[in-house]
Amino acid sequence: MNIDIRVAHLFSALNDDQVRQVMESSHTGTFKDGESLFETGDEAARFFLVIGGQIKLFRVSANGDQKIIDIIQPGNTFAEALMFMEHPVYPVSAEALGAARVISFDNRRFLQILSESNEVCFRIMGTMSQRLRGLIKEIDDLTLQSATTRLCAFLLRRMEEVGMPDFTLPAAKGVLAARLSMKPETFSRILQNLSVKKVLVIKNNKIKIMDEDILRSFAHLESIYGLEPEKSIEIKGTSMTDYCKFTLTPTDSRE
Amino acid sequence: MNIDIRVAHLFSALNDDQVRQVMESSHTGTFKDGESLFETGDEAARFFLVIGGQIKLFRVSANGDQKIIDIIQPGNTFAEALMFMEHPVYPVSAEALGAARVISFDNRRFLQILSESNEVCFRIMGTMSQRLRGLIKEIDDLTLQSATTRLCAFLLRRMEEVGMPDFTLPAAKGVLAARLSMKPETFSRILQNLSVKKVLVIKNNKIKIMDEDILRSFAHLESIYGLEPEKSIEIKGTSMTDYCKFTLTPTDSRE
DNA sequence: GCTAATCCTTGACTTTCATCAAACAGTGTC
DNA sequence: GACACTGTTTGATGAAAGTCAAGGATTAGC
Repeated sequence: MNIDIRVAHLFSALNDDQVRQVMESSHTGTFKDGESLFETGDEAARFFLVIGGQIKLFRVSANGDQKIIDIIQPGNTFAEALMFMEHPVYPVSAEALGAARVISFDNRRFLQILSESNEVCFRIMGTMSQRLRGLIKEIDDLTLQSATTRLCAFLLRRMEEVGMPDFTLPAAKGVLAARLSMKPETFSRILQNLSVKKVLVIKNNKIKIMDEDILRSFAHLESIYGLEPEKSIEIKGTSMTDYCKFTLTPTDSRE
Repeated sequence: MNIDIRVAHLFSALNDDQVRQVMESSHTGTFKDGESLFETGDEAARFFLVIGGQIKLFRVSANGDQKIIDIIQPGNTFAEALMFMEHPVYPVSAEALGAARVISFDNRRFLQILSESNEVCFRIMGTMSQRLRGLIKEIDDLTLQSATTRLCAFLLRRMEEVGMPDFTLPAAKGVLAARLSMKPETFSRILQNLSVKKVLVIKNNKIKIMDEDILRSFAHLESIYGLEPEKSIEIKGTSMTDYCKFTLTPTDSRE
């Protein structure tokens, strides 16, 4: 199997010779579901490119809970930012989500190439910049939002990615719950509630969005992206130990 | 006032000539308390170096709450990661915390210098890498931890920074509360509680840590840094509507 | 096809934290 | 020193989400 690593943004500026150099230090590996690539605190001498399956990046708390920081899809690199630290140590753990295939690269070798090619440096900085932005958004989601909000935003994002209101959840519900920083029970209850409200239909892990508008108002996507902060949705809180028990007045709230 | 911008890590690799070039596009500004440098969504054509006071980076939620992402201290740059994006837009808002003095720089000019100097590129990548790590840790703090845990971890970090158990809070309590993603009331109550437990003594915004060990066990710092995850602290939960109402058994929990 | 194992759902209950409201400093101004 | 102003504390209450426990549903293994 000959994969051109230039599919990854990070490598896209490399010439044939450089690709060959990088590949010399590379190592391709296959991982079974749940198998670990590295753990938080391990020395980070290599970085990775996912070429098949998914890799889950996560941290574990004192009480054993795990928070999924990111799920890396094929074609994407991860842990490449570490090579610029003096004592590179992985800040997260990584394991395969289902069977996965990754290529790993030696930091030092790549740094050498970097020192010759300015363009590649710029690519890296671009990638890192995006990742920074992603993390900031993540912090946003985590703090400024409720569990319902987070889940709705997630569903919308997913729908937009797929391009249709009908899609399969990209991972097991428990995994998604951890990704969205909530317990599986909470995840389940919120989905249930959205279902009761006829906002969507669930069947196993297939979702069909029925009322995108309401979903969108639950998600407050505008505010997440810092756009139209003046458009706030009126929510009549009538909660009663039950999640998501509010009636959204679907009038356009700007008069 | 002649400040050598090379105090900032980002500029440290520049030679005299490059410094002069960068300074040509620079602009020094003074900001009053609460004055805004830019807002979320603004076009990001410049980045900044704080030379006096503090700059608060934050995001605002739909309901008007603000979450402080970072507080930038003198000698540090911020928003420099954005210059590598095609449509740079600030992902956060920035305003002065107290009177502050900053120098701003033109992205394009700096990119030009970058394209000539590989060393500077490496510095930038190092800075960004650290920032990424910081944000991951932040996400950690936010999700895997309770408000009490966060505050205790914060106090410990502060104590280690200062090097003594006696210190002044680095900002108003309300600001710190936002930094730690909690309401001022919650912040106050937790401090109160720690005080009742004789873990610390508060006087205005001066703090004196009395029992570092207990504080440390509240903070679970080991797990935050991914070290010694096996050392879990036994906490007998006896909560009753009251925060932090648990009796910590101060026996070394590894037998 | 049956069993085991895993994952998901549901219900009752608890905990944590936010909210609202009011009292209480501390600080600066006139 | 009286005044307002802002920031902090305190109390009462409510809502959101976690916990525990048990029951269903799916999938995998044989």
